[in-house]
Order: sequence, then C-alpha cells, then structure tokens
Amino acid sequence: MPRRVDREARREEILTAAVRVFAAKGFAATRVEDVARAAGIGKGAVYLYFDSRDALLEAAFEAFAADSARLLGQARDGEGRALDRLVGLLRSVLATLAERPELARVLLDLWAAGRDTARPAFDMAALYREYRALIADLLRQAQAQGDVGPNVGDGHAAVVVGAVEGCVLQWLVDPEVALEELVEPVIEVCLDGLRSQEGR
Amino acid sequence: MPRRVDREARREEILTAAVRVFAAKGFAATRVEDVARAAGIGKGAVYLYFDSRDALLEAAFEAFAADSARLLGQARDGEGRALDRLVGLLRSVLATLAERPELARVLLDLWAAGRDTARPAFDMAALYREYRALIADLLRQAQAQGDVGPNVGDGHAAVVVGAVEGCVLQWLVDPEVALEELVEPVIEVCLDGLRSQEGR
DNA sequence: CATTTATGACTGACTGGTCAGTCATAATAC
DNA sequence: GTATTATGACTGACCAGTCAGTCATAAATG
Repeated sequence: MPRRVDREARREEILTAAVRVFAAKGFAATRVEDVARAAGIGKGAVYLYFDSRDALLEAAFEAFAADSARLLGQARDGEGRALDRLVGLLRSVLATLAERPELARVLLDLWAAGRDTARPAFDMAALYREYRALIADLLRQAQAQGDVGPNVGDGHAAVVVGAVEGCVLQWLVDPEVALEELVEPVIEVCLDGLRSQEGR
Repeated sequence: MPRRVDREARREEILTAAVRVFAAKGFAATRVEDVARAAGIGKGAVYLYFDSRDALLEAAFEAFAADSARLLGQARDGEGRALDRLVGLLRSVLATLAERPELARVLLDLWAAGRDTARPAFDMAALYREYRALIADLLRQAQAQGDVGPNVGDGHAAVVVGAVEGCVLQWLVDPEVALEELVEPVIEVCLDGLRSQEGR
C-alpha cells in the first residue's frame, strides 16, 4: 500500500463495486459489507470515502445525472435540424444505458428512493423535467422548421421521454427484452406513429 | 372482538392500509407495525391474515395483476376494429392507474423488488410480456385491416407499452406531472407520431 | 544503508438500535 | 367452556456505523 492513495480513484473503485452489487441484489438487500467485499477492502474503508450507505446510492445517482447533463448538452447545442437532434438524443440516451447496464439497473432503486421526501438527494423528478423541457424546446424548433405538426406540445415531449424510459423499464425488469432492438421502433413510433401512411 | 369476522373483508382492509402506507413511505421504509396502525389493529393481527411482510407486497402485486388481466381481457375480446381496441386499452390502463394512485405508487417498489430472482412472486416481467403479446396481436389485426403500416411489429408493441409505462413513471416520480393530461398525447404519438403530416 | 519515527490507509470486532415474527394472554361470542 | 379473534411485549437476528489498533511505507537521522 502506497502511503498516499489517489482518493478520487479509490472512491471511484468503491462506487463501481457498489453499483455492481446494487445491480445484482438491489439497494435494499445490499449490505455495506457486500460492497466492501466486492471492492476488495474492509468495511471500515468504505466509510473513509463515503459518509453512509445512502451516500453510495446518491453517488450512483450523480453518475447518472452527469451522463444526462452531457447528453442534454449535446442535443441542445448540436448542429442540424431540431428533429434530427431529437433523434440523436434518443439514440444516445438508449446507447448510454445499454452500455452500462449495471448503472442502469440502479435506476430501479433511484426511482423508488426518489419518492422519499426526506431524501432530496436523488431528484429524479428534476432530471426528467429537464429532459421534457429540452425536448419540448426541440419540438418547438422543429415546428418552426415545418418538421412536426402544429398541435404538438409539452404533453408530447413527456410521451417521448416516456417511450424511452418505458422501454428501459421493460428492459430492466425483463432480461428477455433487448434494449438495442427497441431503438429504431422508438424513433419510428415517435416520429411517424403506427397508423398506416399512404403517402410514404 | 366479534367471534366471527369476514376474513376476506378484513384481509382487504389490511391490504388497503398497507398500500396506503407503501405509497406514502415506500415498502423499504414501511414497518409491519405501521401497516397495523394504519389498519387500526395490532401488529399481531396482521399475521393472522398475511404470512409475512413480503406477502403484503405480493398481495398488492396481485391486485395489480388482477386489474391488468381484466383490462387485457376486455381489449382482447372487445368489439370494433383492432386499432380502436388498442386505443381503448391505453385509455383504460391509464384511467385505472389514475383512479388508484396509491396502488400505482406501489409499482415503484414492485419494479425494484421484481429484480430479486429469489422472489418469483412478483413477476412484473410476465405481466409486461402479456401486454406486449396482446398489443402485438392487435397490431397484426390492425395491419390486416389496413389500419397500420406494413412494417409494424413486436418492437412497436414494446414501444407502446413503454410510452404508457414511461408516462406513469414520470407521474409517479414527479407530483407536477398530471397523468390525465398525457392520455391524449400518448394516443396521438402512438398513432400518428410527431412528424408533420400534410395529408391531414 | 540501517534505524528510528511518523502517519495515512485500512481493518474488523463491537455497539446500539431496529424490527420481523412469535406467543402467552385476554377478550368475546356462542 | 370452548373456539375464535386479537393484542402487544418479547426475542433473536441483523446491520449501519464506529474506533482502537495494525500495517506498510515514507521521511528523517546518523
């Protein structure tokens, strides 16, 4: 053991281990000692890097929020038509989740924990609000560009977020569901719907 | 203490109380005694009607599954065009959830608990599989009737389920979201998409 | 280079509190 | 008096968080 340790890196190691365990057993069933064992350290050491068991979950949320902020930023400031940027956002959100399935699984716990008003640390609601706001904005731009219909509004932005998150939910809940196979259908449904369209 | 008690009714009372508490604090933070107090009985009495704390959650799941079975049956055996029956299903699923918000909130715990393979009692995955299967079937019928495009398939059924559940998720996570206001947008997006359609 | 001293990193046994589930007892009805 | 329903005090398991102590390395000294 080096006398000095890269605290940031070690913290990250522990968090990665924690996410792995959370994904496998769920937060509720995870003991701090499980996390320690998964990280190859003693239980006490966990507390040198995190204040509490809850803080581990909070850190996972933050990893999540950071990803989201990045993706939202890209879609907001990207080039091209608004509708294309929306499609890009959907693709990259789904790809990011599919790439880190363990982090994604923690969503199940974050959704459930977010409800607790005594735990304002996981503000999933705010996160989804941001997604809806950006998508609503992109839809308004797309409207100005004549790419989407005139009656499209905030409710539709929520449905787009819903379609993505609902697919993620099914994937998380059911190992049979393959998230990658839902990417194109999500985009097709959101853009063109199910109704037969003679014109195309 | 009456010697004879309607066991079924009393069980239902306790379950209702349990759901109320689960909705408010989450399953993880709910003590059996909380449920007992909410039901106006002693802790021991809970165990006269339920085997364990987990059994309460399982019973909530069953209430859920029963609702779902009813709605699925209606959509399967209903009258009218397949696409109309699909729209009816979406409306009634969302209406049923909006009508019993407390039961709906338990979904958050059921999603998280379902992951535990040691708890096959909550088979959310199977439930969503049923929804997807029925909707895929309705879409095939609608295709035969010329109501939906030729390339619509199983992935699109998953997206429809996703759109609904994703809206529910946002509603559960964020008190600001009004589920009723998302009903029409869900239907519009699923049927016609966002893209501007000159033809209509 | 060998020895001593200092210190940050880490450990795991321990504590205090919590809570699921049990059971001895009581109340009631017939 | 017996069967049924209910109670809540109690028990034992469990676990988050703590902390006294260990260890590995670094720095200082001669």
